[in-house]
Amino acid sequence: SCSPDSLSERAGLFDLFLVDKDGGRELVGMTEPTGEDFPTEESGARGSEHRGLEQTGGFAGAAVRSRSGSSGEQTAEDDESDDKKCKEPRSLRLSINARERRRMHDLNDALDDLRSVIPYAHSPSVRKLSKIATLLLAKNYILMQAQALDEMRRLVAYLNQGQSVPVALPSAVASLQPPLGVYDHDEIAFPAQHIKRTHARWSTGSARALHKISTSPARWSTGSARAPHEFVRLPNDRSFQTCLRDFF
DNA sequence: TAGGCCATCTGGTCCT
DNA sequence: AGGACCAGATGGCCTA
Repeated sequence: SCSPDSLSERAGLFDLFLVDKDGGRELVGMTEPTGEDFPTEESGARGSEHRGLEQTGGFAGAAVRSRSGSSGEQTAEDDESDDKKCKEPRSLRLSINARERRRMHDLNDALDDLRSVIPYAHSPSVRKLSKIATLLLAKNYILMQAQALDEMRRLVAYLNQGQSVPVALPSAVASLQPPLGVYDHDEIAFPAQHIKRTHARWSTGSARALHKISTSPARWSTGSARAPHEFVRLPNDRSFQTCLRDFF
């Protein structure tokens, strides 16, 4: 289930802030409440660890069946492998397993740390981000921050030159694109709050206009009952960008 | 029930 | 030699 193909296919589901291609099937932090399906320290990962330790104790773990299981036939390599296994002291194997478990737990702890600093709904009613979703969201968040920083630098430059501020807005709109070569989607998405805050600085009228565009059914393509409340999705094409410029 | 996600075990490879 | 890292295999849990 984790072949490179399926991974890249899954990765394609995520746009800026993890929006899928076909209509906002699922957005980060917008999953429906599921009760107790988010793992806790006791019932989740650590609980699984307990399972594993039990397996270790009885040496009935799944991996014992690996490798030669695909063909069902014992090959020369398998014989050699079995020979190695016999030569490997059991205590050594157990310590290697424990070390690997510890390593994976450290990795998961780091992922938890990452989840805690990226923007999505940290709520008990929202499912924990998967590993792949965490990494993709973090990447996109970094890219978005870089864009914002760039825009701010440009704005400061304009201010220093004594030019009018609204000049910066069209470029801000134009910069709202997925990183070139990474995404191939016809839509972009970003937090509505971000838009409203940003655009309100320049013109409340423009902000209203943008809000109108973003909430118009003709402009939306979510077509879903689960349309996001906190995210605005806009077509990401030239004509729309031109349309936006007309507003500002 | 299929599919997604995860933890674990394992053997191979690389690095110190 | 021993540890870190990696990827494949497998089974469990959960959700749609």
